[in-house]
Amino acid sequence: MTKIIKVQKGTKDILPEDISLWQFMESTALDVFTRAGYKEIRTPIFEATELFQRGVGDTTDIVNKEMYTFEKSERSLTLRPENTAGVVRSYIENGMHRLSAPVKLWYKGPMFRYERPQAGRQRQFHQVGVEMFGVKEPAADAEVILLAIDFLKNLGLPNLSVEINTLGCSECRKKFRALLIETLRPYYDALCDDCKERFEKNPLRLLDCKVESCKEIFAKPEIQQVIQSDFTCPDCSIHFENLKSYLDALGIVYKVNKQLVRGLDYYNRTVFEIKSENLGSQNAVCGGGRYDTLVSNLGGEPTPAIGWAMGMERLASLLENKFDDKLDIYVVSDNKTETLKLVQRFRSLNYSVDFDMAGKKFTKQLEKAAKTAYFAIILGDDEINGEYLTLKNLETAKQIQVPFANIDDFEKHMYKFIRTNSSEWMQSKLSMLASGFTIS
RNA sequence: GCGCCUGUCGUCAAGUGGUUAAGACCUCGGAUUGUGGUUCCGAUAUACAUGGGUUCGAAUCCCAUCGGGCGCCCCA
Repeated sequence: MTKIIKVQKGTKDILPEDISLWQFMESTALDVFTRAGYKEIRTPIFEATELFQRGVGDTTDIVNKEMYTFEKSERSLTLRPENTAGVVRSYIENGMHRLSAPVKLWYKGPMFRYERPQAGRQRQFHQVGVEMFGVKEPAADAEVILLAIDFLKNLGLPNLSVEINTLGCSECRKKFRALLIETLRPYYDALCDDCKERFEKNPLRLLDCKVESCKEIFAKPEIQQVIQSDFTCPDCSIHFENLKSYLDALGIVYKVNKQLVRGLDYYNRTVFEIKSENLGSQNAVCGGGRYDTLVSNLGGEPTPAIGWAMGMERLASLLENKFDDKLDIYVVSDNKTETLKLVQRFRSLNYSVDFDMAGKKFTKQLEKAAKTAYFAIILGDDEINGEYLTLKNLETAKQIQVPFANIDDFEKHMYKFIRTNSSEWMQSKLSMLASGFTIS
């Protein structure tokens, strides 16, 4: 037996039966982001490995153990694990700092991370995201968060919980880090192995630990005091306070989560996450934040920036596939020549039309029509001889005869009529139209 | 990388040591040579993941391998 090749672990086909949902997400993204003045950018799926090492940060798990890296012609290349680094690279390379600020970009596409797949996590997954360059003021933070919520609303997900936090600037963080290390040092031996490592490399990430024993330590009053303390400098505080007041004014409900630390090294000041309770343990739909130093770290002019990304598979699992893919019309006929001519004509008028090519019997054709279309056009010998076609509403079983001579007129009326999904509306339109024709 | 669960037709799914391994859906055909989605009949499929072992006998018990799922870590 010939071996069947299967999809690779952590990858999935997006099948025709689900594609409407994906097209809906994509068209909604285009619509919402365009309205907010964002332009789409498409960057390559692989980049120089160094881009991610410097961009995402080489202390991160993403770079340390999750990248698909390969060598080709003595270059080290990596399948993008996220797209901010790529967009920033393109921003710098194409001199976009000379464009009038802000530069607002959005993207969608596949990302790759080598991880154990589980609910809400694949090795190839899709993100849609936005990046805004050139505005350091908190109004940008508010706009970007508003945009995320606006997008989710347009998808039909209005009530997800928003969490925000501020990481402060590098100065603030230095202070905080020192204080945290100092306070935590007595408990060092009790920390889990991961935390011991974080303790040295990236103490901020300690707060993310989910090991119970570590959580208990972090719950201690003196440590909570440090975590909850306001370590931000006046500028960062004002920035965060302004953001909160904007969000309040927008009526956006959020929670300040002091323990929210994004796992990518480039974030500063504002970070945020949008979560759902219906996703299993991978509950973040959206994550993002401000990254004011990334552009200069990658060799560009110092440019403040902020953005977020959403996982499209996670969005899809929250969305119900309520889209039906029915055709407008299925032509039932034994006369292929006339059928083809009719199909051509109706398709050119923007109807979706299909027909039988295999020479199946009338009843089978009609059965197929009933399964796949709203309307059947019946074109038999009687019709052809009498120079009319029979239009059958497959929901109501009503049919009307339309003389060929009237087809132009019919098409004009039928366009809206057929495009709607409301069967009541269809019926009323049908009877209206039928007044000019014979009902059989 | 570590834990737990799980592999029977395209899909869902009975079967827990002896069965011709059910059934349903899907697909196709017929009843119905011009009226469907209801009904009835029929057809199609190399279905027990693979390799060992235990046993007179294994889809069923054991081991390994490989898939799938979930959780930890991390993230979208």
